[in-house]
Amino acid sequence: MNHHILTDTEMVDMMRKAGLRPSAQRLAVLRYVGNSHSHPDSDEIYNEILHGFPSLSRSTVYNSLHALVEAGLVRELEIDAGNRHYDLAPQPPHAHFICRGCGTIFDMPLPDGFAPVDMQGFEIDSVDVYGKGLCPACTASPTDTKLNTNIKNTTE
Amino acid sequence: MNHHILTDTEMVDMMRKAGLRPSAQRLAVLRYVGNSHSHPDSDEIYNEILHGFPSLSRSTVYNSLHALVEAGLVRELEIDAGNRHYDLAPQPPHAHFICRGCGTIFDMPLPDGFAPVDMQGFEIDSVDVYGKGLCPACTASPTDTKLNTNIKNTTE
DNA sequence: TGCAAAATTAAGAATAATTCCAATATTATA
DNA sequence: TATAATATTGGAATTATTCTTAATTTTGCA
Repeated sequence: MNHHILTDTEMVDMMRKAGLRPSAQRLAVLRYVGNSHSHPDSDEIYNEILHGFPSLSRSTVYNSLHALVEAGLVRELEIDAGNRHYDLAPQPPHAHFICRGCGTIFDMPLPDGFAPVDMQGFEIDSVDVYGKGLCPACTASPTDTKLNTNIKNTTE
Repeated sequence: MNHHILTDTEMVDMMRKAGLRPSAQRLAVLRYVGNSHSHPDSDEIYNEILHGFPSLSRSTVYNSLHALVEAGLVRELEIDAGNRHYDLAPQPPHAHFICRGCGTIFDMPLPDGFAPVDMQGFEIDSVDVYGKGLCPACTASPTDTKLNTNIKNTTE
């Protein structure tokens, strides 16, 4: 939603407050998730921060993501079956929309006054709203060259 | 939601109307998804209908599910990352809730008057609402024996 | 009824995301 | 600085799903 850029210092503070050791790799993951706007998956994150850590392991990306999700700083999106995407958590609540043409994930406003129903006896931790369809670009050109660009991206 | 049992005849009709050939395997898959209440994943479906088809292949289950989803008779739930679950489609619209204790998926009412926001220029095909938390049983007994029962189930 | 074409099923290999594990390195602190 | 706790690596293992090909079944039609 409103994407104001977080500084490293702010992010380190967030991690500290959440009881997480702010390792360089962890910070890089959080920075990318928080400032990229792209709702990346683990592969995108891995490829993008690889620069800074030539010996980066995919395990580290997964470990960092788990730690950050666990700590409540990052949210896991299950909008794209079989591929987890990530978004910064502490934001105004919003929904997400995935385009079936290009795979891009967009922020989507929640319906006015949206509030989860409460269910007798259940403890509801979170409610996610996911939309699917076509984005403006893909509506315009169904067989666009952009098609599927974001789905299997990145070299290597 | 309201789970009235569909007869085989009704299901065959549904398939025919949707332009799908009602093979025995396909019918078995639809019958299980439609009448089991359990929001099964492909593994559960496979194991449950194996009785009737000793030579059943997992591919057939996947093929059937794809065909049924494509035809709009079955809905794919992405509530459980890395595991697709299925639900009968032509029902009053409702949300779903997954218990992080036992993995059971429950139907959940949508908030009153819930309607997707419309987004300028986007074509919205569907909007899904997924809740997470603890079901009554798991709230009562956090370290219950039932724990994780539904998550990695089935022998073989 | 009989046969060709089309569709479906089956079996298993291939793929891809994720998890697991053991070894090494880093960091925090006594 | 030594020790303990935690994090990172690398690679093997796991798991759901897809893909491929061949065999089988069904369907439409002569």
